[in-house]
Amino acid sequence: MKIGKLSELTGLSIDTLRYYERIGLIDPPFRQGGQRLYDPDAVRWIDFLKALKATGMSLEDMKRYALMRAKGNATAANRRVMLENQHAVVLKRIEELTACAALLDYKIANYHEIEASHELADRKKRAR
Amino acid sequence: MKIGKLSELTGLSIDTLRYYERIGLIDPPFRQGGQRLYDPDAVRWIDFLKALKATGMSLEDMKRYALMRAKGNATAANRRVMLENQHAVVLKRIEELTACAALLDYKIANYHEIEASHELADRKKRAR
DNA sequence: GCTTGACCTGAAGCGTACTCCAGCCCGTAG
DNA sequence: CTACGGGCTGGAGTACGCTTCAGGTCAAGC
Repeated sequence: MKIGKLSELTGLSIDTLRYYERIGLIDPPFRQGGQRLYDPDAVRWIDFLKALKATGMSLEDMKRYALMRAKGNATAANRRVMLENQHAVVLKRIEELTACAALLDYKIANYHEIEASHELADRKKRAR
Repeated sequence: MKIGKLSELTGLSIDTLRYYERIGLIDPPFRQGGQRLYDPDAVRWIDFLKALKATGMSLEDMKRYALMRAKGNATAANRRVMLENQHAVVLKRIEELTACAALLDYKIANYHEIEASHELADRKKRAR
């Protein structure tokens, strides 16, 4: 498939796909008359990259992963360790966000109280 | 307290504190001979800013919140709505991260399998 | 054959959130 | 009274992750 199709399938812009190729995240595909022709498997890989990115991994780290992947099975253990580290990062982030959600809940409840008491004051004012 | 102390208490760098003041996130404090002198309450506010930031809120949005806060009680309902929206954002992000964690788990298990089968192959090879 | 829309390259530009710097001032300890 | 540690300003620089642009090529339909 050509780059437009891949862009559509992955949700990444054409420019982003070319950028990812340039920095070594995506393997340079075959070319036909200068135009990139992608293997359907590219979609799977890019979806995985999207997942890594969603975990908060930097492009730099993703690049290191991609490089190891290209080197084959000898790097499997190192790649696994990277994923394990990232897993830990994700769990920590979830904890942090859970704490933030609780704080927001608390603040929101506070605002409800404030608004209620102001409404009460307004009603009394109007009653006078 | 002076800016160095505030930096220490909040974990934000001195430059970041001045930057936040410049963009309107922190109220300009009193000055003594040109030097900033902060109220201890500043720490509370900055901790809250840090929490908002941890939720993924942009400085731009935090600035809008800070501006409303400065305008007093009339803006309470709007501020509450902002926090409610951010709460929803956080929940969505937690869901996304949870899905990513599951994917990582799956991938890691895969790597364990791959490594095990390779180890097996190596052992057989050595046995020959 | 020609038009049109998709694709190409290399380089520059952009938004966000800082971070650093030069050159200055202030105040307190020795 | 002077040295020095901390603070000040305005402006430039940085890192990351794209995004845009100029100026050209390619290919599929009419």
